[in-house]
Amino acid sequence: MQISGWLFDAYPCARGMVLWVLDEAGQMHSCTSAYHPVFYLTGPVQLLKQARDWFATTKIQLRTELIEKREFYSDDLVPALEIQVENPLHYIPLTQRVLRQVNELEPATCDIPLPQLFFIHTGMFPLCQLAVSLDGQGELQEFQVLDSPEDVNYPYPPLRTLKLRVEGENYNPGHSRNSSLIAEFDGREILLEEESILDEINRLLRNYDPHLVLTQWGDSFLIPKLLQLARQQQKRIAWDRGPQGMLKGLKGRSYFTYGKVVYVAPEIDFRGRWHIDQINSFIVHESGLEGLFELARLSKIPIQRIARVSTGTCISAMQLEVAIRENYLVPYRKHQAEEFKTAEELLIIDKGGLTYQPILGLHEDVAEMDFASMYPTIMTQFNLSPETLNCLCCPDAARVPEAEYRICEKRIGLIPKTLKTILFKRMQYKQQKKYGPDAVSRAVADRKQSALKWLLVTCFGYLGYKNARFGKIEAHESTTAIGREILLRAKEYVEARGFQLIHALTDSLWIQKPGTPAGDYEKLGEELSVAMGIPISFEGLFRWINFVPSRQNPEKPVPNRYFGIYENGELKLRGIEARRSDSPRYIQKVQKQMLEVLKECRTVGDCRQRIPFLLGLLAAALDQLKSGQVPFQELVVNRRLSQDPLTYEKANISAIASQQLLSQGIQLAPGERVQLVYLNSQARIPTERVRAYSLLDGSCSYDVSKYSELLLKATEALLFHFGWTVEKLAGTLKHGNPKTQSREGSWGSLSWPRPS
DNA sequence: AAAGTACGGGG
DNA sequence: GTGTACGTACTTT
Repeated sequence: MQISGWLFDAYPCARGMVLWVLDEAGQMHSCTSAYHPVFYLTGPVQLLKQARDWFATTKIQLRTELIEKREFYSDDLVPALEIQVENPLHYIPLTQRVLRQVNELEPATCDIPLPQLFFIHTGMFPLCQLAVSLDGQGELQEFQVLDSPEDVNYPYPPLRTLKLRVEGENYNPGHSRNSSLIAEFDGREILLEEESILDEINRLLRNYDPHLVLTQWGDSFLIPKLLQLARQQQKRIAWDRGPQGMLKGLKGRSYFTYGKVVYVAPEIDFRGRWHIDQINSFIVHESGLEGLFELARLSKIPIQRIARVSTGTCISAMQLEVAIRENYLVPYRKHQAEEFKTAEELLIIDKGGLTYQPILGLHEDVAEMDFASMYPTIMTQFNLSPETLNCLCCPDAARVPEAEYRICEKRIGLIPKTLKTILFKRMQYKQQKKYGPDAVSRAVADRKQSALKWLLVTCFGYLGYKNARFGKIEAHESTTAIGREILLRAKEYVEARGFQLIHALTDSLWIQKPGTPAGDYEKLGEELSVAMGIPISFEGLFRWINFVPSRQNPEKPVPNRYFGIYENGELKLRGIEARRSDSPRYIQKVQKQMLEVLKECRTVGDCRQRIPFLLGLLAAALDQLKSGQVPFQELVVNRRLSQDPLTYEKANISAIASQQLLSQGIQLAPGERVQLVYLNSQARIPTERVRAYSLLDGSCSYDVSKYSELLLKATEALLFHFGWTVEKLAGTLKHGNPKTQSREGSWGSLSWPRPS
């Protein structure tokens, strides 16, 4: 039998791998492919021979062979024992046992998930186009992969999608009393009745037969709840095609990444059908399904798995593949300790990106110039990789500035090789995003390029992690050292051409020269790219940009608190309330309302003229707060827990709200979010200060003065430059009649405009 | 005043 | 089965 279509899923079974193929007509086919995965041991030949004898005595069916493979760091050919396991289901137990037992031998290529190993071995990848021929038992005889992970214009399969979500606000439904389930499919939306919910879902699965069940809160709440209901009613839900799959565990994972704790709920996979929980997937959240598919194709991680992993795992998977393809042994875990450095050297090296202090206040006609993918480009162009830094083969190689490390001149590093593919694909997607034929294809290209952007960001961070498989702190330090050097040179270059530096941050410059047209900045970008050797682009010209001072010390600028308006009318906000995810929606709304007014101003003078109107907006918003008319949803503070609710030392709002939920039997893990409303922020008894959003009842009323204060602060952020502080705003509004400093001009008896 | 906790950045 | 920076804002004690 011949089948052609998209490779939908793959997972191990006793005879090899189960493959699911989705054809053009939307029909799903499964087959098995023989597969016998291998791993390696390295070390002295004598010991390898002993190990070979030991393997001969185990009951597990396998085949061993003494061969030679390349050692990753030295690039030398070394003796290795290849162990091929007959039954893939024996692979993990055996490698685990070997890992526990060996001490003088070094295991290699032994901890890579089997679907990935299979994909690398066969050249298949998730969603590749595949033609297979099967025998009568559904066993794969021949196959052909018809496209490549490097393609940028690949077709998607025709997917029937069933969306499931809980009605109402999109906060964790596990925090509140149950509400109704909504199913969306085929352009229809239906409310599932509670009494017949299991039958209705089974009917949907049978009749509509979705390929993808796309949920919100499916992993953490929705699917477990339905499975629990099914157990109670002794029914089965037909999520899986064929035999039922296994749950991956009951507890989620909390881990620390990029300065914060994240929580990933346990993965619930289906067989012959995908389950993707949008809420539980960083990649889907950031880059949509197209971003997810893009990363699955590149990293060769199956769809349901990749939906729950970090982009670090993706980039790591891609590096693994490059290493395996080039016949390297993949190190089990990092061998090397960080090379010795003196305290003085550490001080020089251990700095991140270069940060300047912006010139405080409002500036007109400021251009922003950004280096595109600065760190990945540096890593690629300077050949920065764990095995190229201070290699043994090039003692006289050129040195990295400041750090004085050497970079290999003989071998192109694993990291640059991996990055090259990504940078090239991303560049093409950015072109498609700009020049695509229609809005839909431009949006898809944007999601694909955004997924790749995250790979690039993580690739740099990953180099600096001490236990990364392919990490080396010296490569990380070299990247930032070169980055600082380049930014510094760029600064000097523009200053020499008469531009004033307003601000600079890692890979961006804000510069000013009155009367310079946008076209000149475009040209400057091109010149700079040539001079610096890495691409820098003109991001846009600000009509005006306002760098907000530090709250602790109003004399002091901070690098990441500013707002401005580009020539094209687009706003750019950083660090202010409207941009922060923990600001209540009401505060965000009012600040955005004010920004919408400022957006229409072409000059600083125009901004000043609009101040009375902004004060009117503020007064109206304060009145509305005072009247008690603002709905609770608008006042919710959304926070991410950094730890277990019971381990908090201080009674801060996150601790209080999460403990309130705990007392109702709702357990939150580190990294999960909690929603709360201020009730009486000054209360002596902590639990009276705030209330978890899902526990609010009719007796509650919000803390007017707390929210008023937040509004005043949000207004101050916008108007500080014009002399309006929280105190002055409060004083002025209390008297109902704005008193202004003489230097601001007077509009004493102007009536307040009240927005409708 | 010191210490605890949380957020942004990347596009 | 990830990839634990770093500076600022704000709160609690």
